Amino acid sequence: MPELPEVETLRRSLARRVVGARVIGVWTSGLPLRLQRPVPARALRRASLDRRIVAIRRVAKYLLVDTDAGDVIVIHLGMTGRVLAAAAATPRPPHTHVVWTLDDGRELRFVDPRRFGWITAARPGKEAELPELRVLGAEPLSLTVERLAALLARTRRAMKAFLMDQGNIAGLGNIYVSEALFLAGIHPAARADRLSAGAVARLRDAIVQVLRGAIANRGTTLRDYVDGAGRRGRNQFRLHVYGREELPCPRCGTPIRRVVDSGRSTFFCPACQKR
DNA sequence: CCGGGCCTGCGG
DNA sequence: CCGCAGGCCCGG
Repeated sequence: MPELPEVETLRRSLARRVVGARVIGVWTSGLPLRLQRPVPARALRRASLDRRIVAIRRVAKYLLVDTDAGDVIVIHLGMTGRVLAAAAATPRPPHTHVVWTLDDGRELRFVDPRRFGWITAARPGKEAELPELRVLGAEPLSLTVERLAALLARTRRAMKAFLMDQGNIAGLGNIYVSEALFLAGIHPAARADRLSAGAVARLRDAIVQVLRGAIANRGTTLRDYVDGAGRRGRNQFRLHVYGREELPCPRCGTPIRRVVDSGRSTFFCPACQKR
């Protein structure tokens, strides 16, 4: 579910709520998450028990929780993952898989019905060496036109696939790829290495604009996404093409089209977006 | 590159 | 009942 803007919104909401709190208990459900991998309960406990939370960071779609001993908890939300800071007295939602009890009467809860999420602990300063993080490409919010052009030049893939690949640019997902390609006027099937210089520049601007706008709107809540306080985003009311099959293109009125490749929907305007 | 799989839930 | 879902991995 969550792409970069949702994880960033979550990061900000959690930072205000749990930074400074001390972890006085760690509980895990015992159910495995992504790829049947068990939650590393011992490592999580060693990394966070009796430690203070000192910062919350984001890398692409990953949420990183820093502790005062330097250990880092690394969380990926998959499709339906949530991280909620809630009063310990409130009932834990169904599908709660990890709970950090805090010294201020609250709990930090990782909840994930589909269990496509992932969580681990890393030793101080070693989180960037995790295989999952090491393969990530450029941070899109600081992407330069030159860097984007270099990435595009080295592949012959379709633009949709290029932008979905976290090894190129890390943080876009199904929603924001459709949105960025629309804003840039680029067809999702266009070949990456055949964009004009003007199209590359438009794409960079479109990526930044789409992500910044979504963050300003506190993320897109289609169904599951909420921030650390359980609040929904409102960027779903600002989408141009995603989820808008058959509805008129906001620019030219042509009906938006939906195509499916590799099992994922892509939305675009057949008139505005050229190969 | 594609299809399938991992899971659960929801809406038509 | 079926199709679909914001992510990612794997095998062919």
